[in-house]
Amino acid sequence: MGIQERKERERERRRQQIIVAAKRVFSESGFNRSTMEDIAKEAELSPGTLYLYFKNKDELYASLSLRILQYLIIRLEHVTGNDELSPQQKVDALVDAMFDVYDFDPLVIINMFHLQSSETLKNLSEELLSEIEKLSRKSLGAIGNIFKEGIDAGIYIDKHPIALADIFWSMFSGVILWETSKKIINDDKDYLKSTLKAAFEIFVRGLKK
Amino acid sequence: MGIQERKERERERRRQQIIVAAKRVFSESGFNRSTMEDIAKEAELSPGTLYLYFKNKDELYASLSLRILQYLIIRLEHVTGNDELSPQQKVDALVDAMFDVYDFDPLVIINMFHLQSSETLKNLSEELLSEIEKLSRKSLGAIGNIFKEGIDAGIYIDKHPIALADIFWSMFSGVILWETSKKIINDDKDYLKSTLKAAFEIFVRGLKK
Amino acid sequence: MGIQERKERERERRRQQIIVAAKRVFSESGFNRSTMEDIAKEAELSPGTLYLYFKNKDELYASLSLRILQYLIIRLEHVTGNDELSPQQKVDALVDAMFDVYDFDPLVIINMFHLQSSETLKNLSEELLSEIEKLSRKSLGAIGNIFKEGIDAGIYIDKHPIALADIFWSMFSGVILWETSKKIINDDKDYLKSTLKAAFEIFVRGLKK
Amino acid sequence: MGIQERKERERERRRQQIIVAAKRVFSESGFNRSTMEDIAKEAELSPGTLYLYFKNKDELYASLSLRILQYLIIRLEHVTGNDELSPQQKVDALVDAMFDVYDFDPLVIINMFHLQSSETLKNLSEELLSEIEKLSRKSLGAIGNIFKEGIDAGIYIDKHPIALADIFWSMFSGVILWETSKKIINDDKDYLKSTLKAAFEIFVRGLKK
DNA sequence: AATGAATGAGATTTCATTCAT
DNA sequence: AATGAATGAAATCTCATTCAT
Repeated sequence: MGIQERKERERERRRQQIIVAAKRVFSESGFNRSTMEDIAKEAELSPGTLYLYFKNKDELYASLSLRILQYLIIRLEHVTGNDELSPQQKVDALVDAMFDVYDFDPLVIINMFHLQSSETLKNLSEELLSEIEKLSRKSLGAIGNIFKEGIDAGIYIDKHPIALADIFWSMFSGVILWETSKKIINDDKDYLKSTLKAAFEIFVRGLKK
Repeated sequence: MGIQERKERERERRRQQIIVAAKRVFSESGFNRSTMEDIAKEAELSPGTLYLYFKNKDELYASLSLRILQYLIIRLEHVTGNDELSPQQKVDALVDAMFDVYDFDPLVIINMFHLQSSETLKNLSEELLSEIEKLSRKSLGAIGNIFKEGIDAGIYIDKHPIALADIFWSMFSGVILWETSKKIINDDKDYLKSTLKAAFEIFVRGLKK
Repeated sequence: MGIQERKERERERRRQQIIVAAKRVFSESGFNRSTMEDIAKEAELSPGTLYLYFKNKDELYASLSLRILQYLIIRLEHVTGNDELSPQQKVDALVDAMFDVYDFDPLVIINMFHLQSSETLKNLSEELLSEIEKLSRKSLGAIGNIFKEGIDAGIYIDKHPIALADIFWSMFSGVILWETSKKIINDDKDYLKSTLKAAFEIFVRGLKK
Repeated sequence: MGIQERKERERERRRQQIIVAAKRVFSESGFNRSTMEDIAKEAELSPGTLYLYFKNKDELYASLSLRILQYLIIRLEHVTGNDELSPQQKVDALVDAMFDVYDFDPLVIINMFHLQSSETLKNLSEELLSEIEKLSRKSLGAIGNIFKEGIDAGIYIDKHPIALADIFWSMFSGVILWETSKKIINDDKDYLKSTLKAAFEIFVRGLKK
């Protein structure tokens, strides 16, 4: 391993350290009430250092979403790549994958929405932006493909797979957001999961011919 | 019309003037990037005047949601109160109502989520807060009742009506949020509506036994 | 009584009504935290009306002091004008007068100091300012005269009477301020009065040859 | 000197720099009319920097008093600790100490009163507050002890030493406030000092049996 | 590379004062 | 004369970002 590479690896480790701290702090306080200083403290670094790894606060925030997307894609590829599964089984596996994503970072969705706010986007580097778009498209594509198999097999209604993927993702994120927003009254993770389960069930029933 | 009443009416007109301006500004820039001064300017008033009608920025923001909820409930009551409709027709009417709500204020959902953030809640008056909760519960109840009729009629699967209402609302808000968040790429209101339509269709199909 | 005079009297009644309200509000909250609106509300008038009777907030505040000074002078003249009292008895009567002043408005002193702040003075009309100065000089003169009688009678040490009056007044105000400032710990009016009594006692003892 | 220590020292220097600037500005304009921006400008710092060293405006203000109290106590301990002085000499030394305190910061007294206002107290940290209380009690105790020696020696009238200390302090602060408040007319520091001297003289005479 | 002190623009909110009615 | 809605200047405080060390 060359010196160059070791340095690069070291740099990546730092970035992750910051991202992990940021995730904790953002989860705790939301975007606006989280300060760069809080995050620096959580990462046991100085505020200035954060800016050596992320152009600004928005870009740091966006990186969280990127991380989720990467995780999501890995999980999805695991499903799409498994040729032994029937179309139906793939959809089931997809639902399981979504649960995993939720467990990986329950705030994923809120992150993703914040990310999309037009003001935020302005602050992102072209590079990060296109990376996010690429992964976003890729994951929706993967989800779409899963549905497509069912459509092609004649067991699902004939809708545009990407539109179905959009709806599927919307439902997933809608349930999480809505149930989370009610958390003041009911901070019950299991209730959220059971709602999520019921929602997926209805969705899948609705897909069937 | 007494002098008292005329004043009250005048005051209400002012409140609406501010709410309309706030809606425009918040829609444009989101909560955090909208300043009270922006809103004042939009309403052609001075910043100080806003505070004669709303205790603070959070309360002004929350009032937007209240307005939507009031509209939503009126539309829902119109549906539930119509005895001539079959359970199926009521669900169709419910879907229509949701479209109207969306047309009334496409940002309704984002408002409702911001509203729930615990930091925001702290700044609201007890009165406004309980009003919102009341209306919120009432509208979910009304939606639930519509589903209940279908369940009782034996045409829908047997799930708890309020849970169904939660999912229905989640899907509605999820689609709007997701499609809106993509608006940078595709600011096509019709596409959103068609997605919404497809989502409702799948949901309703999924409900059926 | 002519119409002119009746009007004048009516006007004066209003002024007093406002002053009384202002006294209550200022006492409650201090100068800075008292708003003109609070005072208007207390006086059951509108904010605008206050400005028909007082040029500005500072001038309203200053009028409180003027009222105290007027009361003080009446009480002092009562003492100096009583030829039946011995010099010693006059000093005793002076002390009694100060207690009365304190009872009339315990915040007198704080008022008087606020009054003197140079920034406040700038906002006062020439007229009000000279009136206050006149009364202030007059009352210190009266106090000085009481001491002078004792000095002339050979029972008090030979200091400039006005200087003694200054010290006497300083002590009076100092005790009130200091004990009031400790009120958070000990809000005991009787304790304040007993301290005031002890202070006067020492002062008078110190005067004696 | 370690790096830690050097930093600590640097930080303390900054604090003092701010305190000195604040003292100047507050002296000039009083608490309310002094803005944090004025103070920052005087200290040749930015407003934000002030908040790195003081939690808020009230706490900055209170720190001025703390500084005076510290100085006062040092001076008082110098007196009480000097066993070679007779009770009378100690009282004389006490008077000298008060002059020094006055020279150290003529606005000491105004500070101390503002400090006690209940609204101000709310904004102070528990820590600062208890420090001030401690020092305040300590200094009044020390003054009381000086008087106690005279009482025990049988040369002073038999009053509670702390009550005497209260009166002594009240007189001291009363004279300063009163004379300062007249400064618009007569900004003569020597006159103030001579009044202070005369006041102390009378007080001490009044103490004697 | 890392630090962290310092910056300073900017946001919310208050309130003395005005003025059309 | 009285009103009170509206004004808008001003003040405190926060925090993303920079830069000298």
